[in-house]
Amino acid sequence: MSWTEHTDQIAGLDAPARALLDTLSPMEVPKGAILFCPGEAVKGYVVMLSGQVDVNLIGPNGRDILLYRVAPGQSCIQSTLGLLGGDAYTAEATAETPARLVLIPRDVFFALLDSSPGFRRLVFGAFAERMQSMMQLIENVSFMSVEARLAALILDRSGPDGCLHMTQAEMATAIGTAREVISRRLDKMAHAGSVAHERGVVTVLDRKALNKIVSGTAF
Amino acid sequence: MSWTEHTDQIAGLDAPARALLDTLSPMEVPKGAILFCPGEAVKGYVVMLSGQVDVNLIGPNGRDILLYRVAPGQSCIQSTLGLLGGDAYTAEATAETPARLVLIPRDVFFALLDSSPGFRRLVFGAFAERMQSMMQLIENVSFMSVEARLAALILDRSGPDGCLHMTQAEMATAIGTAREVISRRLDKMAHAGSVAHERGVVTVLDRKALNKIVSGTAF
DNA sequence: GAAAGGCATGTGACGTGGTCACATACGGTG
DNA sequence: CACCGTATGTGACCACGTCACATGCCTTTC
Repeated sequence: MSWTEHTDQIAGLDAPARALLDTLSPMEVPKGAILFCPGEAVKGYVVMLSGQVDVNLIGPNGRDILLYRVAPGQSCIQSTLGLLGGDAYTAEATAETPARLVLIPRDVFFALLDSSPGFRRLVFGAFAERMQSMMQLIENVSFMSVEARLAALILDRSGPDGCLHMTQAEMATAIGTAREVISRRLDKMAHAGSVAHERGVVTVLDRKALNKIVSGTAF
Repeated sequence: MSWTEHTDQIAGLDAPARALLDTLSPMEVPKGAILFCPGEAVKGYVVMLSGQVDVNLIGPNGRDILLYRVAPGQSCIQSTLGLLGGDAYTAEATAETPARLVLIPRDVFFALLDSSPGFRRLVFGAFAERMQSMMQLIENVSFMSVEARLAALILDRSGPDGCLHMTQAEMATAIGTAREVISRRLDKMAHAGSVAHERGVVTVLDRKALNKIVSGTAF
């Protein structure tokens, strides 16, 4: 698949912007690669073409929490932050799957911002979306119980077969808690019959019960 | 002081944008007024001219947490979110002092965004800044102890005389915890000799000790 | 100026959550 | 099979959030 085909995926982009972007070559990163880490300087604006990148905040004691996930067509806001505010990264981005992305250099980014309404909308939209989800995250972390967050996670990441393939450590990161807590909560939920779990897999048994847990402690 | 004088406070604004903004009339809001609340539709882009507005996220059980404070010359990002993403407010903004602000209607906002590089920079800059502080907030809430957050609050909100005029309930909101916890922590800090406290006032006694608490649990 | 009501604060009990220090258990590899 | 790295289970302990009150201080109102 060519890079030009990929620019088509970026919605609402006008022809001049597209032409400019097509002069840049995409970049392949393998699964597990770290795109940037705290303290690193900002190289440009990053747009994902394919794959899945997770952005995490890292705590002093090694605990980390998932800030947001970047899907194809979206951009990584961290880079925008750096470009606009001049600050360095404060989070770490990891490729969860092999990924393909374009890095728009600083000057090209600003040129596009001035010349292309479509590009502006893209950037602004991405910004607004991230901000929303960030506020959602704050809301969840500060007002929802671990049990509710875990139930929500299981519901929306499990496949149609009701299976969720994640280790407890990954789940802990995703909802911002410690692994041990996940272990105990899963036990409790399994005991109540709402899920089953074994090494690396959680299976939904009672979707209704989980929904109830989510809404019970949330609002 | 005229409204036109106020637009001068907004840094980096170009002449055409300024001219357009000067056609809008500013708005006065009294102390304690609620500028918007969760679920309300977005009326436009808001720029503060004077005063102090706090934006809080409200939890189901009445607990709330300070997302950010809007100072003169800054804009309230919540409104931008709504304008760009179409979503309604999810937080509540309260005037902590009497405030004066302009509301830029939706269409004017978009016109400015397309026509004025200066306005774009203003909006983008505000966005980036808020996003940064939002990530900082997540970091603090999830990785710092209550004691460290409290010490930090006392240090950076207390006047040159070392006095901080806030009730325990306000402090609790500011750092995202419960009032009772503040009560106990203040007692502990007072016992250790680092602060003194009475109804509505906390006084810094040992700045070094407080700094140590902040950095001790943070990084 | 005394009574009343509203805030601000102090306190104990209790459950949840995070951390530490381990003990298993499971899966692949040589 | 023995070994090793990773995933998971568990108990102890402390920090924090919540609930239910008890004071205590200040202002309003007769």
